[in-house]
Amino acid sequence: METRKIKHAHHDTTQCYSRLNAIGDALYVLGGKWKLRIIMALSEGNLRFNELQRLVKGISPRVLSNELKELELNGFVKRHIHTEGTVLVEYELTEYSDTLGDVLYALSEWGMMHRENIRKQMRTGDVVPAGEAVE
Amino acid sequence: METRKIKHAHHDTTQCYSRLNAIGDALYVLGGKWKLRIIMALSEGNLRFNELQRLVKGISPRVLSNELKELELNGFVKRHIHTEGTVLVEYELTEYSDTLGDVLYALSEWGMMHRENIRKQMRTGDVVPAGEAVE
DNA sequence: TATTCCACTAACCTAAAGGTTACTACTAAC
DNA sequence: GTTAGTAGTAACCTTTAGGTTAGTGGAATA
Repeated sequence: METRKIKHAHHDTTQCYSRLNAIGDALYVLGGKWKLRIIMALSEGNLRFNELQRLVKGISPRVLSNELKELELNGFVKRHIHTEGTVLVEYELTEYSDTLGDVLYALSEWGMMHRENIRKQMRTGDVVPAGEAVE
Repeated sequence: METRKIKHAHHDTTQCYSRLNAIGDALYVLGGKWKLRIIMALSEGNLRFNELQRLVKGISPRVLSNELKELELNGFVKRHIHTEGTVLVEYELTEYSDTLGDVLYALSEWGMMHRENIRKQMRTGDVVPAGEAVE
């Protein structure tokens, strides 16, 4: 069978791969339902376990505990234990988490643009692309 | 019980929420194991179904088919059917997918930085944070 | 005519993420 | 002494993402 070749902009393929792996890494440590929410919550100030659970709505203690451990392993969060009187545990963002600035900015800008786009399409009666509900 | 309040930088909370939702939207349409890989593959030129399957290593036809449908719904990909002789289906990125530029750039830059950081920690004998294997 | 390629789909399965409910051991306040 | 708050853990369940294997119907090739 004849092979129809279509346009083909050339790229440096190995560089493409390393970028792709890098994106994979980033999504691996930031992906999932809760990690960024927790980071956002902590960005307003240090919080204790139960404070976090109240602020990050819908998260269960089990999941919160797991996520905090992973965030700590990945160097985004520090755990401080205060032992005066009652033992209190305080979670704090590290400086390393500040390096996420550009990523969070780009994601949120794109997300807002996308959301606005969907809203426009709904107004003009076009098909609605899938995605989280836009209330 | 006495409540120990810790530092508390103030933010505009509603703006925080909308950013968070936006980030959620972005991760929703881009997250998962395959979507970005498919987009990257198509960024080098249009491809047919089986070409895509060969290029995006490890993906099964079932999953590829599902992902392409979602990508089409979200407006990243167009499906062209050529019916001269054999029916051939060609997948093409839309202009809308170009708007992902900043997101992909930020993610890949951060990911490369993170990977390099982990490599450094391994050399200096520190604890290795979790993440995908760095070969 | 048999084989191969095309673009998929169907049916089934596994593993991981996340949710639910209850519980622990401790302290402090009432 | 009872109640409530602290920071979680244990055991179990559901949902979803994704993987596996096989098959379909049509056209081109050998």
